[in-house]
Amino acid sequence: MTEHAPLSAEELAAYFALREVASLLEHGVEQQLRDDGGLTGPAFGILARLFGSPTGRLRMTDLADGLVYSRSGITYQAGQLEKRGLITRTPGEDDERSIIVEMTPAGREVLDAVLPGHNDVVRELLLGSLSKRDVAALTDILGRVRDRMRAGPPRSAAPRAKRN
Amino acid sequence: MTEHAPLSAEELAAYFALREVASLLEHGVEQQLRDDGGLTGPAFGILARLFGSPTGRLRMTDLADGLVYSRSGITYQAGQLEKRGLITRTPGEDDERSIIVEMTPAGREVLDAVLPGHNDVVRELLLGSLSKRDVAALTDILGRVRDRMRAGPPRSAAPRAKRN
DNA sequence: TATTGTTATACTCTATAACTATA
DNA sequence: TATAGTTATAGAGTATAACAATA
Repeated sequence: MTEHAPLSAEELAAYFALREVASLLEHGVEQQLRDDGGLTGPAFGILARLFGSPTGRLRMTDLADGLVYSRSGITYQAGQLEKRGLITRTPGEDDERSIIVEMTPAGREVLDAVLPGHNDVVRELLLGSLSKRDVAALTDILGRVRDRMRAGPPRSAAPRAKRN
Repeated sequence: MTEHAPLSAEELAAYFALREVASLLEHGVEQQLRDDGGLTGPAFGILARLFGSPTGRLRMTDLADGLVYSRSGITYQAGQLEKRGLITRTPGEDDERSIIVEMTPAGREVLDAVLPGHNDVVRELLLGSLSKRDVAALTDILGRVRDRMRAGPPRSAAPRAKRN
C-alpha cells in the first residue's frame, strides 16, 4: 500500500497549481483584510465563523476545530479581538469549563467594512478566471478531498519515509 | 465593473473548499518535512527549486520570484540553509551584484531523505481522493487561475472597499 | 480521568527601512 | 539611478508544556 514512487508529471502539476494559487490567494486576501479592517487572516476567520453561526455564539473549541490552529493559538487570536472590542468572551452556563465567544456590534461593523472588498479580491483573483462549470467542478473535486481529509485522518495510512 | 455584490453560495463553497484543502495540505506537508528532514516549507521550496533548475544554480532573485517571499525573507531562509551546509552562496561572475545559490551534496541528501515521504503525504491527502480526470481538471482550472494571477496583476482592477 | 481553556516561554518567520556595492 | 543583496529591528504568530478548573 505504501508506494514511495514519485508523483507523475500530471500529479505534480495539479499539486503545484493548487499550492501556488492558494498561496497567492491567501496573500491577496490578507492584504485586503489588513488594509480595509486591520484584520489578520485568523482574526477574520473567527469573525466570519461567528457571523455564520446560527446562534452567533461559538465556544473556543468550536473555533479551534474549524480553523487549523492550536488551542493556544485561538486563545491568542481571541485575545487580540477582545482587546479591540470586536468580540466578547463569557463563561458558558451549562458547561462552566467552556467559553462562549460572541461578536460585538463593533465587530460586526469591522466585518461589514471588510466583506465587500473581500468579495472583490476573491472575485478578482479566483472567480474571475472561472466559468460556472469550473466553479462547480472545483467545489466538487475539492469538496471530496476535504471530506476525506476531515473524515478519518488515517494516521495508520500516513507512512513516514524510513530513511535507509 | 466593480461589483461589491456578495458571492453566490456556489462561489463561496468553491473558495472555502480551496482554502481549507490548501490549509490542511500545507499543515500535513510541513509536518512531514519537519519530521523527515528538519525542513521548513520555505527551505524545502528553495531546495526543490534548485533541484529542478537545469543548471542547479539560481540567483537569490530567481528564488524570490518563484516563492512568495520578500527579499529579506529569502536571505533569512538561505542563511538557515547555509548554516546547515545544505547550500552554498557565491558571488556571481558575470554580475557581481548577484549571488549564486547551489545545493551541496549534504543538501541533496536531505532532499532525497524527504522526498519519498513528501510524495506519500501528497498522495494520501490530495491525490488519493482523485481520479485521473479529477487531476486533469484541477490542473486545467487552477492552471488558468494561476496564469491570470501571474499575468498582469491588474492593480487597477483591484477595487478597495470604499467605506463611504 | 478527561476536557476546556489559559499562560509562560521560546522560537520561527516576516516585513520594513536603511545600507552597501555593483551596473 | 536602478538593481542585488544584506542587516537591523521589531513585531506577529505559533507551538509546547505546564497549569487550573470543571465534568
